[in-house]
Amino acid sequence: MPANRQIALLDHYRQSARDLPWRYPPGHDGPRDPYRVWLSEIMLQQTSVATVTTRFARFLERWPTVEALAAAPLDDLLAEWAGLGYYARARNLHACAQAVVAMGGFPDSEAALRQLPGIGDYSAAAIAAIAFGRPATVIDTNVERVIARLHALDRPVRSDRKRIRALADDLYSGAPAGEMAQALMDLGATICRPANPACHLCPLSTDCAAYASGDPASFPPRPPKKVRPERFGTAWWIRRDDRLFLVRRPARGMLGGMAALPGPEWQDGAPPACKAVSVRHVFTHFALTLRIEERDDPSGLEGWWHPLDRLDEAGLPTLYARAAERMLA
DNA sequence: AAAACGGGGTA
DNA sequence: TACCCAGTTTT
Repeated sequence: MPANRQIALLDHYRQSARDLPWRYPPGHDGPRDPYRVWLSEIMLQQTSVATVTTRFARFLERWPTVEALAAAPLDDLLAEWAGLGYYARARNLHACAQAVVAMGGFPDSEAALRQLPGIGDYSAAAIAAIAFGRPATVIDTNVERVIARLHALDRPVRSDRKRIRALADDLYSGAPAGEMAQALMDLGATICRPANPACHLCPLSTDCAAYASGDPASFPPRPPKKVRPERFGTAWWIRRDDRLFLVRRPARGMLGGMAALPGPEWQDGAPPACKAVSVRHVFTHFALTLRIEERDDPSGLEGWWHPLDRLDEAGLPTLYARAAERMLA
């Protein structure tokens, strides 16, 4: 009997929906642009609403349509994406735009969307539901957490996906999927937060097993944390007059396809003690200490000279932007 | 099933 | 610090 939960959730959403640049407000009845929905969903993959909010409008202004994006050089797209991380998203975004244009427009089914590059289970369901009004069970980490708490699931999410899926199917059943999805994501972001959930504001608290337990924040249980390995490397600062020598990283792997300072591959292990200028950068699965070494000869390297006063336009990912910042300080 | 894949925000 | 975020792809 999900009807009561659905009504409580949708009522609350209609009163308190966040006003987000890519969002159609609850009750919106006009046409929807699947390009905007798709772009926002890709940007929001593992990236917070606050971060995306500052980038979404600029991106959309530069490429207002999927046709415009498909026609853009990949390097321009990567430079625009710089600082957002997970750069495979930008490469997939470009490939997806070209596929969509070749198909004559976005497909409107979850299954067809799922076949496109960069669109996995979550995004296919979200786009089908939000852009096309299709029924779909949209499950992101917010939905997983809300469901784990509603039912006081005491296994880590990773090992309880089947049960969460079944409970989510039931929760969405018969309701407008796009509104349900956004209602659940707002709830997860503002009330049913990972830490310090605001249960006194929650429209579902009287129906929540984790709330009844007295310790809602303990659901779902977190898997044990793992140690973060160390790596180190060197970047070459090759400056000639007012220009800096930059290279493009290999298309695959870390920072794939991005502009960068040249240098050898990074090595495993703790950095050797050294007084040279270095920057430390923590990635998801390792921490890097990058030593910066001045050179005056780029021979043997494939790259280009970039004006130092326009380095902000070079599209450097944060690691190299910080290294340059340090050298210019 | 697990690892790779970034970066910014927050307590 | 450590954790978290509208996940996807590869191994």
